[in-house]
Amino acid sequence: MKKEETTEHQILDAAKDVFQSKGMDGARMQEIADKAGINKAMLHYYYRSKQLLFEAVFKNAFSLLAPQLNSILNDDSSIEEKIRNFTNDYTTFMMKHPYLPNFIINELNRNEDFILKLKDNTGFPNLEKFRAKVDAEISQGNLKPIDADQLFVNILALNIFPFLGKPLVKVLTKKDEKAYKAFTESRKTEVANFIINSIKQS
Amino acid sequence: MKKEETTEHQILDAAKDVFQSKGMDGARMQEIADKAGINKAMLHYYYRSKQLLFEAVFKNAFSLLAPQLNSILNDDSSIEEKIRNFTNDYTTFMMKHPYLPNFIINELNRNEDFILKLKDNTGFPNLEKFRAKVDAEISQGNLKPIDADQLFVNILALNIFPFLGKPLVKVLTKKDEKAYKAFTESRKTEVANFIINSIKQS
DNA sequence: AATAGGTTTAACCAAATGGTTAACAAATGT
DNA sequence: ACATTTGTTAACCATTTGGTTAAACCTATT
Repeated sequence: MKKEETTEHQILDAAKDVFQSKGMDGARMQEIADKAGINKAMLHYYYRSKQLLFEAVFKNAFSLLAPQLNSILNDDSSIEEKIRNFTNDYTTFMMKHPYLPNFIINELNRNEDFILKLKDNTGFPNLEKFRAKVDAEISQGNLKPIDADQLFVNILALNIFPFLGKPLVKVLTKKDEKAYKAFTESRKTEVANFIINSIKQS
Repeated sequence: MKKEETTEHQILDAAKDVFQSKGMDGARMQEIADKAGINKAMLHYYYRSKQLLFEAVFKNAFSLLAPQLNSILNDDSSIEEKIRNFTNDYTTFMMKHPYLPNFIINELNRNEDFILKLKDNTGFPNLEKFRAKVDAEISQGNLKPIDADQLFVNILALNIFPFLGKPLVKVLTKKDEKAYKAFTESRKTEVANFIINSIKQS
C-alpha cells in the first residue's frame, strides 16, 4: 500500500483541507472524518486530539513555506537574482496553494506563541546570510543604501499580499477570477522589476 | 446618558474586542456578554443573533478602513504626495488598531461573498480617479510606465503586510516588541521612499 | 398610584461538538 | 490453527454553545 493511501495520511489530507479553509475554530472533526471517508474515532486514534491534529497540519504547511523562504535567504546568487527567482518561484508556488498564506498568517496571529514551537526546527529560515549579502552589495555600490530587514519585508509583502488580500483586492480593482489570475501571473515579473528599480544603484 | 454608555454601544464595544481577536468562529457570546458586563440575553435583545452582531462589528471595522483608502484614491494631490501621505497616515492609524487588518482580511477570506454586501455602500473605495491620475503622470513623463492596479496593490501590500505578518516577521527578523515597533515606525517614510524610488522618472 | 413601555435577568433548552468506550474485524506473528 | 496486536466502527457521553422564555425591574406618563 502506498503512503498516500494509509488511513493516517488520508486523515491528514482531509484535515489539511478543512483546517486551511475554515481555520482551527471553524473546523469540525466530523467534517474531517467525512472527507477522509472514515469514522470520527479514527481521528483520535491517530492524532489524539483536535489540537494535535491541527498542529500536524500546521507544521506540514509551514514545512512547505520554509524552503521557499530559504531559497532567497541561503543561496549564493546576487540580490537581484534572488529577487527575480523568489518572486517567480513563490508566486508560482502560491498559485498552487492559494489558501496557505492566509492559513499560516491567521493562525499565527491567533496564537503568537505557536511559532516559537517551530523556531528551533532545523531548516527554520535564518536571515544572517541575506543581511550580509545586502550590506556587501551596498558597500560595492551595487545597491542603494537600504536596511536589509526592510528590504526583506518588502519582498515578502509584495509577494504574499496578493494572496492574503485577494477577496478585497478583487473587489476594489473590479476583477473577476480570470482577470485576477492574470494579474497575479504578471506579478511574477512585475514585482521583481518594481523592487529592483527601487534599490539598484544606477 | 452619553452614547458610549448605552448598553447597545457597550455590547458593540465588547463584541469588537472579542471578534477582532478571536474571529467569528472563535468568539463566544458569553465572553462578549461578560466583557460588556451584562446578561447574555441582552446580546440577542439588541442584535438578534451572533451573525448579525458580527456583521455590525465587521461593518464598523470596515467603515474605519474605507476612509483610509479613499484618502489616497480621491484627493487631488500628485501620486508622490498621495503615497507619502498614505504611507504615513495608514501606518499611524494601524499602529492604533493593530488587529484590524487581520480581522478584515481573514474574515473576507473565510467568506468571500461577504464583501459584496459592503460594495454598494456609499463611500466604498473606487479606483477610477487614482488610475486616471497615474496614467496622466506617466503620460507627462513624471512616472515610469506602470499599471495603476499593480501600483495600488504594491502600496497596499507594503503598508498592510507588516501588520498582518507581524508574528512571522518578528520571529524571522528576531525583533522583540520594542524593536518591531521601531521597525514599523520607520516604515512610515521608508516605504514611501521605496515606492517612489521605483516609479519616479529620473 | 396605576399603567404601559422598554430593559434586564435567571433559568432553561435543543443542538452541536470533541472525545470515549467497548465490541468487532483484520492482520500479524508463533 | 491460535493468540495477540492493530485497525475500525457504532453508540454513547459530558460539556459547550447559541438562542429562548417568562418573570422582574425600572422609568416616564397619565
